[in-house]
Amino acid sequence: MRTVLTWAVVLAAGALTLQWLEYQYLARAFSPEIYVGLIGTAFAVGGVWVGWRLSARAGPAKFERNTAALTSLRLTGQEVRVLDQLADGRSNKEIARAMGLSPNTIKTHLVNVYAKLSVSRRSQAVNLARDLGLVP
Amino acid sequence: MRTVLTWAVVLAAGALTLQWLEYQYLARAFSPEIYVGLIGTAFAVGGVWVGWRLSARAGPAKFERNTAALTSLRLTGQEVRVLDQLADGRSNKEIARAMGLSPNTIKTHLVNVYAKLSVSRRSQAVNLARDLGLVP
DNA sequence: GTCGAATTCACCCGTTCGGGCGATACCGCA
DNA sequence: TGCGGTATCGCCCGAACGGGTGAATTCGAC
Repeated sequence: MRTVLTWAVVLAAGALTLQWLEYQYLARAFSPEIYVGLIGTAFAVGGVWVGWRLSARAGPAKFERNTAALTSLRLTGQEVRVLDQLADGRSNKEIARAMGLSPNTIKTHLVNVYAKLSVSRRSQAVNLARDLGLVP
Repeated sequence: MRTVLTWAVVLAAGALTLQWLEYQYLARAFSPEIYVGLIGTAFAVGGVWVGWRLSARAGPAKFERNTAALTSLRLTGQEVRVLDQLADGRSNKEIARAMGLSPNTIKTHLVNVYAKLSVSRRSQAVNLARDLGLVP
């Protein structure tokens, strides 16, 4: 929040100088109302842009898979794919259909995932996977 | 992103009308440069604020329970408590012990939660509850 | 006092999940 | 060529879960 205010102040200071310098040239070209409107518009847009960039940077942004944890846990490709579906709350049968495999195979992958994550329930696997950044 | 631009346009439109209306009164009180500077500053700050609020949420962003969704879904106290335990990945039996109730009772609460959330699996309930801000 | 909502618990039944075991097949690397 | 890792699938069994029904209690509101 302090960053926002700082930026706003900086922007405002810039605005003052900028306008003092440019006012002479533009004031005659447009009527004062139009000119002031343009300035307001420009700085409103600029402000929105700055605020948007600021919080976009500060926010959680987009998901980046934690490949380090992935490899250190020795999770294989299929196991990660199954884990993704798991995190979406799908049943073994649904995962099997989605991946074109037998439910038995999904079960096998899941058992391996549980072992590698040291958990015993799918919900725990999902929670841990989220905490480790393995899934969105 | 489109939302940001929309807001910027709305803000700019507001700026035009506002300034046209107020210019008469303020223009004589201040020198034009100062006046324009004030306008620029005001709208830059306003813009930053809007942009900030738009993408919301900065910093650590601590959890705040969405009580609005909670009440609109008509989730009762016990149902919410069960939902919390559910989100932690606990089994019905564990939830029952933690709350000093029978597993049958937990099941009943869960069935009601599922119905109110329109889901059929606990994992889906947890995902939806998280998206709605019902649980951390 | 009656009504409704919330809470508690029970039983039955079918599905899903988890654990364990074994089997086949492919691929890369020693 | 054998060995380890990955992937695929099967079967069995017990635990956990989901769906349905029913019922008792409490408690606030009408």
